[in-house]
Amino acid sequence: MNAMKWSPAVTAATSTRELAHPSCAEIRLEGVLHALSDPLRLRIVRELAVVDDELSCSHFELPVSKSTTTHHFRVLRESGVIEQNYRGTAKMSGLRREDLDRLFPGLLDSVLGAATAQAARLGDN
Amino acid sequence: MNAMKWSPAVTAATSTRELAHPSCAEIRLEGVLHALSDPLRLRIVRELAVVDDELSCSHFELPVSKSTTTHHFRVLRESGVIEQNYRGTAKMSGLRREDLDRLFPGLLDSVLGAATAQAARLGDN
DNA sequence: ACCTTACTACGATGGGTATCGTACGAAGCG
DNA sequence: CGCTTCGTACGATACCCATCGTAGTAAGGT
Repeated sequence: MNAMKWSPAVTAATSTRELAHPSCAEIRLEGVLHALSDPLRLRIVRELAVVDDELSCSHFELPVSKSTTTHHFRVLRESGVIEQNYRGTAKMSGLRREDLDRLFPGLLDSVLGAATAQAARLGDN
Repeated sequence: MNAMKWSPAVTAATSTRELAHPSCAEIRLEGVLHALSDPLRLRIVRELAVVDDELSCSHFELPVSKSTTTHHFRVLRESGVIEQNYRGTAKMSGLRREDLDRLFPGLLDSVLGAATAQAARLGDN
């Protein structure tokens, strides 16, 4: 879907920095569950949930390289879990709470609750 | 333990057919989400939920080979989602509802509800 | 203009996993 | 005792995916 080579000509500059998001109709439960099944991504989602606001990618201190971080954010965005947009040099990410709650009522909250419960059970970490 | 060419001798028979299950303390949220993120496995779990009983593996008519079916049931069992035991030649599978509800309250129900909602949204299939 | 910060794209790599076919083992039935 | 049904184990294959490093683009500050 983004394999285009993008013509080196004009390039309106602003249009380049648009990010593709799935519409609500395109969001699949299996994709959401898969996105949330990675420890790093679940951690990102939990942080986004507690601040209940958009955060820049660089706010997260993840034990992986920057390119890997980019990869995880893309998985979250393409599965419909988060929404991303550029603000200056920063790329802000926020949960698609309303969309998810409408599509899958209670799912996000129970996953977040389960993650918190498990973190407590395992001594946070 | 059984890589041998098969010694035709004693072979206690009953001890062979025990299945390993994770204890509650060993069940990980990420593992559960991963197990549920596969369409086939989600379908199995949904069927187990509606009948609210144990079902034999062969009851499911899945569009994959028998060995693949075995694989998916094993993933579900090793992640802690289902419980399995032999009954005669059949292998019965049932949801570990109580364990999951205790570990992750509301999670299973919201996933099942989300799956049902999505099935309705996509025209069942 | 330059430099810094922030993020991306690409290619590579290693491990995971979904799939299959074949061959075999265990229970039950005739 | 055969035969059937049900499921497993194993090896192979092909694809997915998490990870990295390098090189590059975009926006903003000085």
